[in-house]
Amino acid sequence: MLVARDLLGKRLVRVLDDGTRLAGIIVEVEAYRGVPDAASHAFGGRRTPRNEVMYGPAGVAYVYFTYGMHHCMNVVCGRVGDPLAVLIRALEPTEGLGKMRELRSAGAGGPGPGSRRPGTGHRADTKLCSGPGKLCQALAIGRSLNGASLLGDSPLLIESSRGRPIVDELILTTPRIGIGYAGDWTARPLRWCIRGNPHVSGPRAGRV
DNA sequence: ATGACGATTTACT
DNA sequence: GTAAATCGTCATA
Repeated sequence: MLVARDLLGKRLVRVLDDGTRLAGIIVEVEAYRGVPDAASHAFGGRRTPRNEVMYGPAGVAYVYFTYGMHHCMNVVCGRVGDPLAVLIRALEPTEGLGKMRELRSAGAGGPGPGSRRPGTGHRADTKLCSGPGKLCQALAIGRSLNGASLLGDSPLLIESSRGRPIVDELILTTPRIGIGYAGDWTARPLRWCIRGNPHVSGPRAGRV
């Protein structure tokens, strides 16, 4: 929770094998509160090969594949045995935009219908990383990074922001997206985004 | 072995 | 607004 809030404004950096740096400011996150949270992959203490890293030490990535075509990335943040995580839902891209566009328009492993059609490569920069699946595609984040450390010298890491701190007035809190099955937990305000930031996911992009 | 279902994105009506 | 794309994962048997 506190971790989720504090992640806003920090920088997510991806260093590709060839040394290319891709990065963006985190502008939207969601907290998944583990065992009691009906929306969490670890609800009720469920522990499987997929979510195993959630039970490990904090500071690593939990990357999973869903809907047969998208990856999502979380920051594991609980103590060992407590499967807490924060889903990164959107970035404001700052470095490597060209490469991101290339990755996002790549056909292989690409998005849904229409992607096979030629000539649909152009996308607005505000849509480059404006969703959990989109940012993983733009930063080439796949299951090979599941369990990878996000600290220090790593192909995927989080840096403290050198810019202005994100004050509370800039933060919008809402229910989480895409978890209508979670009963009482569906409506809980566990999503944080930077108010009005155009890179936030959804048609209204952080405006309310 | 099998079947149901996504912490989504996109295109189309 | 609705629907399609697409497959790994998990529960059930």
